[in-house]
Amino acid sequence: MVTTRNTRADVIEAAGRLFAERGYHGTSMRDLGKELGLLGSSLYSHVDSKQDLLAEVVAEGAALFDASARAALAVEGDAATRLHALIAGHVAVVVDNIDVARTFLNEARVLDPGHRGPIVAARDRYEEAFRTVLREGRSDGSLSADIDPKIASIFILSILNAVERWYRTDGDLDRDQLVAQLSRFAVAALN
Amino acid sequence: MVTTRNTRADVIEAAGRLFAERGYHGTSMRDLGKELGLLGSSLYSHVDSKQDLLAEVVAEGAALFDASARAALAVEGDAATRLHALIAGHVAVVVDNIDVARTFLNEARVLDPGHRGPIVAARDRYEEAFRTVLREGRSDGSLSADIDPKIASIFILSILNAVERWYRTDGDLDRDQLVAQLSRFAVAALN
DNA sequence: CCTACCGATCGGTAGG
DNA sequence: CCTACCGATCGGTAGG
Repeated sequence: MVTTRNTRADVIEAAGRLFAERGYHGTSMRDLGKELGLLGSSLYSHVDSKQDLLAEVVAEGAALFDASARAALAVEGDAATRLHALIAGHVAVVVDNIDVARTFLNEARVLDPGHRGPIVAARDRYEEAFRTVLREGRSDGSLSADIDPKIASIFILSILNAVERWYRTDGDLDRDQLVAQLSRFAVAALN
Repeated sequence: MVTTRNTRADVIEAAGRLFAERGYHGTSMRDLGKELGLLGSSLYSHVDSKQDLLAEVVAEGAALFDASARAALAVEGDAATRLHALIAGHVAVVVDNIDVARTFLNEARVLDPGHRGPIVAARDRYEEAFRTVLREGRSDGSLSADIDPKIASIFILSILNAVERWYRTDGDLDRDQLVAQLSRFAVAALN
């Protein structure tokens, strides 16, 4: 059995895992060290502070959701097609990066003011992508509800953001079925 | 200015406020004491432990949501009417008891195993109320979607549970308008 | 990455 | 509700 030294990336990954499971304040640097097989104090050769670690994980989450939204907005077709892409992209981010996604969604509020700004901006951009698609849907007729796009996007994002709270990859609902159900529900609500 | 001694109820209320704002692990007994104008150690004449305090707040939240669901299920009329009552009741609990609701929704996971059981049960009962109404809606035709009631109730609850995260009583959307939008969205999704 | 620490803060208690 | 504590744990540092 080969035991290698941990990299900075290992540390950040383990931090995401613990922050997602126990929360930032519920995780100590000694807990994190134990997770990696070293002492809490040894972590400081990889990172400057505990906040630094949170900032890294949350920034990673922001980047993933942002990339997903950019890709979805670039999809050709009607607005309903792009809404489907936004939904599928969100589920992909959550399922493939569960710890990062959970930390981004639940622990960003614990960021100190210096780190919070860009994250709030990213979140706003993400929500704006949904609003854009809903507005387009009203124009092209593919999502013709008379509901306010701002409110509707909050509702749809509420459903998507909650996926991490209940969805289990080992349950009976597979990932494509989840996306289909989400998409059907959203499109039905907007017609 | 008359300064009166704090009651146990005062302590629990302040705890709900801080747990909602900063989380359980982000709140120290000294923080809570400061909020009430006394020392952290003085709180122990009102409660046995910090966990005890969390358990009280969360139990209060569970009772409020439970009462709301019981009342909504007893409403006469078709299932769509009862779904509207469930939604209005949920919004009422959240708006009128914001700190208790937030603590119930976000901090229950921090409860120690001994206190967690009844809360998980209450949450299941609450979700079951939604499933019941959605099933009834399929029978009486007032909510005739072909979507699985289990999934649909998770989606609707996701939207409702997120209200606490974005809704502000001092914004342009008043409480009745919020309920109307929620109800319209949910009913549209289920038709 | 460890040894050996630091001062600060934590939840909680004894006794009034 | 305060005084006066307790042992444990916290984030973090110096030096190797």
